[in-house]
Amino acid sequence: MLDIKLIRDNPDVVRRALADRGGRSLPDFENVLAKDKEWRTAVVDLDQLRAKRNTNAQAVGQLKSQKKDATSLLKEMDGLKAELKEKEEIERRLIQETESLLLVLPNRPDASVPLGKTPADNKVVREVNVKPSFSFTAKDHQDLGVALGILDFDMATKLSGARFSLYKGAGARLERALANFMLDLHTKEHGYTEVAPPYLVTTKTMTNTGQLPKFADELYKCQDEDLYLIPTSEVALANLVQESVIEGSLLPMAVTALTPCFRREAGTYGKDTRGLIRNHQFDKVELVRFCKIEDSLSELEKITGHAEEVLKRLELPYRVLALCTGDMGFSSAKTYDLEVWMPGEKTWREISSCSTCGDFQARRMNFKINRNGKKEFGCTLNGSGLAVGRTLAAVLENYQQADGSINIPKVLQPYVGTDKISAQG
RNA sequence: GGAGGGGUCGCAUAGUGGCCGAGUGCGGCGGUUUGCUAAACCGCUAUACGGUGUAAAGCCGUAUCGAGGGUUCGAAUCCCUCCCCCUCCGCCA
Repeated sequence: MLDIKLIRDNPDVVRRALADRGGRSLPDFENVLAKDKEWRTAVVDLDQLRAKRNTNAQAVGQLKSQKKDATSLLKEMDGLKAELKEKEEIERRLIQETESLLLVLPNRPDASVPLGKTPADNKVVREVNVKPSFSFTAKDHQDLGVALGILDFDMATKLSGARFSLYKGAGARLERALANFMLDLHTKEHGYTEVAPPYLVTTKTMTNTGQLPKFADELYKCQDEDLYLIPTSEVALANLVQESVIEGSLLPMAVTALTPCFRREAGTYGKDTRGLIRNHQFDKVELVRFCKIEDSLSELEKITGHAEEVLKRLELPYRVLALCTGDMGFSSAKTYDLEVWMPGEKTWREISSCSTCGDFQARRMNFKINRNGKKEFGCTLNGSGLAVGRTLAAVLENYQQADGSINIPKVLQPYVGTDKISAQG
């Protein structure tokens, strides 16, 4: 959530920031400004009425205890009461309207974010590892996996419909191996604490991280209860500090979790329909960090580095993109995407997205830091470390052999228990 | 799912319509005392919002006793709805 005081005092700064992001939220922004002004007028009025009621009520009490007559005061209070009721309703409505508008305004981009409108305006920061070259025509991961008998999309479709996947045998084992490898790396070497959070969370929790109220379309919701399936464990992890004050000396804090992620992918029909790339359910190892606001950018470099380390050790070719102002997610102040090279598809695929949200989520969830008695909003960061399904797809495509078998990357061999996956009988 | 009990200022508790934004104890902070420490004693001890001011403070007002409504001149206290915790029963991995 944007700071209402900043909006009030420097509307041009915020207006500029929202315009940089594409300008779609500018009408809402102007409404916030207007509503807030209305609210402030209303609240001054209301507080005065309340003050009067309070002193009068006290006076009535005094008169009664002295057995004196209070009828004239009581009569005055009659009118006051009606007026109060009416104005309280107006104030309540105004604050609600302002709040709900404020909740749909996206974060402001950091000054270092490249200006731009579309993904074409994103900047490649670096490219790491060389793309493999094949003496044969590289297949994509779906063809490879199905032929090997380790992926079964037909069965997944029977069970659950389009955009679901099913891993079998060495495939399931490889999926689990990747997740374990990632978790071990982050917990043992990068200092993250592993968390096993709930996969179902409340409306409030979803609102805190920015999924709601604006992106309800993307979420699976339980029919009979106020619970949503998490689209990423970021939701559960970032909310670990909701409504809390953390000692500044304990920061930065880092948590990680392996969870399934559930996404409706509404409006993406016909896009990325093959394989593991865009599923309704996929596993992801998520990284979340909490820090002081001034460490926002340096922490972003750290978390991005932690995600990159997975790709480095798997020896997969990837590149790092600095997303432009127009392509960033709702809550983000600055985002790096990691894209892995997919030889079968001959394309770069997003495999991680690392963002600092500044104090945007902290304000929504009331996460504060105590610094020598002074309390201020904290900073939250999140990054995929990594999406497991897409990583598996990348391993299949990059490590494929002429005979359709898959060599297992060195670091994974202890986890998989073999150095090669061949067709299963 | 059924029955009952409970949620008050960091913690523990007091408080059944006005003297309660809220007492007491512990903890914490500051001070007196002291060679140092401890003890004792004294003082302080929430947050948010608005107005005013703006370097900061201050001052004024409002709100907050799990959340939201309501009753009342006046609500921590009475009523309604919801959330959470505990005990017992049922069910269950």
